[in-house]
Amino acid sequence: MVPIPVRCERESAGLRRQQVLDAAADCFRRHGFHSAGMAQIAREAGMSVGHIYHYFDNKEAIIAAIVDRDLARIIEILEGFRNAEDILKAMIRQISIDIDAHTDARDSALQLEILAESSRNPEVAKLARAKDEVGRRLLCDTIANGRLQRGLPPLQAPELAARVDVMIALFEGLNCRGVSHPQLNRDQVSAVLGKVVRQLLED
Amino acid sequence: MVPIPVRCERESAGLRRQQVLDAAADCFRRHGFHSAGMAQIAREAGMSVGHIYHYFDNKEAIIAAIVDRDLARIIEILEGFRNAEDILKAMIRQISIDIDAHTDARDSALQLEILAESSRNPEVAKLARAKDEVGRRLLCDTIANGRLQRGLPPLQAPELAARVDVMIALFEGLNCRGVSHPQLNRDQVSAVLGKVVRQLLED
Amino acid sequence: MVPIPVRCERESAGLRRQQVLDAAADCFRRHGFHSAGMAQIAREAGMSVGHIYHYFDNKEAIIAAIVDRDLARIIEILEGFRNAEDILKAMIRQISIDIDAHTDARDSALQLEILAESSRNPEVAKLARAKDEVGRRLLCDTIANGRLQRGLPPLQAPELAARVDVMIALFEGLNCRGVSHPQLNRDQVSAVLGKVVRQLLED
Amino acid sequence: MVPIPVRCERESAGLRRQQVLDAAADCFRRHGFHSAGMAQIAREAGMSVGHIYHYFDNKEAIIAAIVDRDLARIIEILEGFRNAEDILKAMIRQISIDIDAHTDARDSALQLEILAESSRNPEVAKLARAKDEVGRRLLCDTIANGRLQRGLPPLQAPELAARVDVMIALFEGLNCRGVSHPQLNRDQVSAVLGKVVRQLLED
DNA sequence: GATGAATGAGTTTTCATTCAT
DNA sequence: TATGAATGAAAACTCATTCAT
Repeated sequence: MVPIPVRCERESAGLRRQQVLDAAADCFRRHGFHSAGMAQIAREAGMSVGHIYHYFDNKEAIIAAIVDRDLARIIEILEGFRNAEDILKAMIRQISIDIDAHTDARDSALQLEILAESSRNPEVAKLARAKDEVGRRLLCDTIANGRLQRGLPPLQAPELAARVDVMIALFEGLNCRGVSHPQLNRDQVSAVLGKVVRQLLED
Repeated sequence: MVPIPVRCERESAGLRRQQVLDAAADCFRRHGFHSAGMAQIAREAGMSVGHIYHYFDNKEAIIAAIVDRDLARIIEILEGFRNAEDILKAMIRQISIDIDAHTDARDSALQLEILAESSRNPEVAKLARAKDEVGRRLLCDTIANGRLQRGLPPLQAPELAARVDVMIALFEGLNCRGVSHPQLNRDQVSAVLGKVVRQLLED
Repeated sequence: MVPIPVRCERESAGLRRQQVLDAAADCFRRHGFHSAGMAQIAREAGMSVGHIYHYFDNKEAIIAAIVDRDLARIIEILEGFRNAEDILKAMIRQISIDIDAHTDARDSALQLEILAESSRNPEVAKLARAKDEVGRRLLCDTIANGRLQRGLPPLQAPELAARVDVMIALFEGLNCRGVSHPQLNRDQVSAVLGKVVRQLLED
Repeated sequence: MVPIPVRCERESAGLRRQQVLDAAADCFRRHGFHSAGMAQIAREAGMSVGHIYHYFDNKEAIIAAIVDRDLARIIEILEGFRNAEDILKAMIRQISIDIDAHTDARDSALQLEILAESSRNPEVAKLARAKDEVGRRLLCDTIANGRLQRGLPPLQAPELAARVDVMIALFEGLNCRGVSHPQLNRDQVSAVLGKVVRQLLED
């Protein structure tokens, strides 16, 4: 009835949800989606097992929310390029940051977990694909704008889309590398990757 | 008098093992490592649950054997290049085949499953990393030979290793693409990928 | 100045209680006592879960209140016969109404639910048996009066009690029939039942 | 491979199933379908929880099997009348046995439990109704034969069916009586019931 | 009077693994 | 070599009830 408490309740609910997501992401990272028990997630989220079900319909819904949250972060990064002086340059500069994130074994594990789950859970797959599509579209736009800004010849839609798929594959592939070859030489790989990405963006 | 039956038994044992591996690979593909039950694997392998334990110590050992078998296939492909007239050309030609294999949702699923599992199961991780190392080393050698054959300047070991990591990332990334973006334009992507790989091999 | 709001509150309290009973009866009917959740009852009663506990000590108390309410309705019907010109005739006439009520699958379900619950929940059993006793006593009295009115010879108490038990069994049995044989021919059964009841009342 | 062991295994499997059914029936009787836990059933059946699932797909399947087994017993009783010298007389004689079975609180509880469950579980309902139909049909035939034997005029099908429904209602109603009025006077009720049934069979 | 967040024991069901035959 | 009955711990999820506000 009073606006402030109501807002507080909403905020508190949002916070509790975030607590669950944080705890779950961490558990999934360390134990995988199937081996992470609700009991453990609850413990780390500082709440009872049953109460998690006030915020999420089921375990699947938790991973779905994590996918959504990831998408939000990606959108944020890509939108950040919009006002850059030289978009392509800004993107290339971002690579060295991304390479660390994508070869960190812990983050990689979560991404692989989601991917593996979505390869057989249709509900998760739907969300993961939707996220992927938004990401691809935004990346296409960003690159097109970057080339326009530089005066580079515009690329045809399918050509641009293919380049974007290859770029994303490159970074998703790094996730896999982080698991199978955790000792890879980050600097050296970063340099090679930089050249490849520059070719994909500027050619 | 005995050698023949013995050989038969050995052969039959090997065959039975393969039956299990085939059945397991298929089950893992479709349901994931954790959701694929031993009962189902046994049924599809045409043998009893308990008997699988004559061939494999436990479920983990099955996935380990699948990893080993994959490695054997990779070695076979890479060794096949050894006698090619133009090694680099042969490798580039192989890409169009690989791209289909790596974007097929079913094969991808199994690879992701193994990767996800190895990101939390140390036993599987050890094997997956060993396989990865053999693959990388062989790929390095093959590329070095190919460049020698073409008279291209030799690459320094770390530079070559980084290029190999990026190449593998590219193909592992395609596995991920196959799950998140199954409708990707294979021809267009193949063309872009071809250019990138050529750059990595020949520059 | 205060009496009116107070009365309003009391009335409102009674109304709220009825809302809960109505909602609960419906939920029990559709899902059974154990599968009907307090959350669902609260939703259908238009109030919060916690608030139900202002009116009822626990879930058991709700079913108890439903039993009480049923008894009230039975008493009302039986008392209605008191001033009839021909009590036995009035009772027989009532049968055709009762037969519909007792073979309606929805009503039957609730009665069976209560019976099943009282066969293992001593608290509910106590109430159900008390209700049963009041009903039986009243039915005995009504029949005795009816026979007196008609000049039929009075029945001995145990004989009358047995007839009443058989009559009630007949109607409770119809509840069961409604579940196991929902397509039963109501008209035909009504006719047969009429004859049996007449025999029980008038012989 | 050898017939005898196979038969033994089958027999043993059947025995184990029966153990589960016996234990479950008893648990359901005492605690109701929903309150009887699989753990308790397993304990009383002398086997592990998980092993019950080798014999029954789920808890529902257990109650279904109990319904089937009840039907078998009913068929046995009714078929027993076939060769009686005076079928109707034999049936009436059976009443005094039935009355005890149908007013025993423990047996009643199980029947009510099944009825309650089938009023909301379609799978159980289907079975219960199928059982009911077989029972009714057999009862109709038995009565028709009995009347033929006695030289009584044959009844029209709908009239006979209605009488059968009323008879069954009478006994199912006794189940309910056993719960709501466990102290009922069995002898007196038996006498009244006898008259009513005689009327239904012989008129 | 009224809310709904919070609890945690309880439920059914699954599954890798063992072992007597 | 081959079977499949048997185990029991662990999983996800539910729900009556409480209590601070």
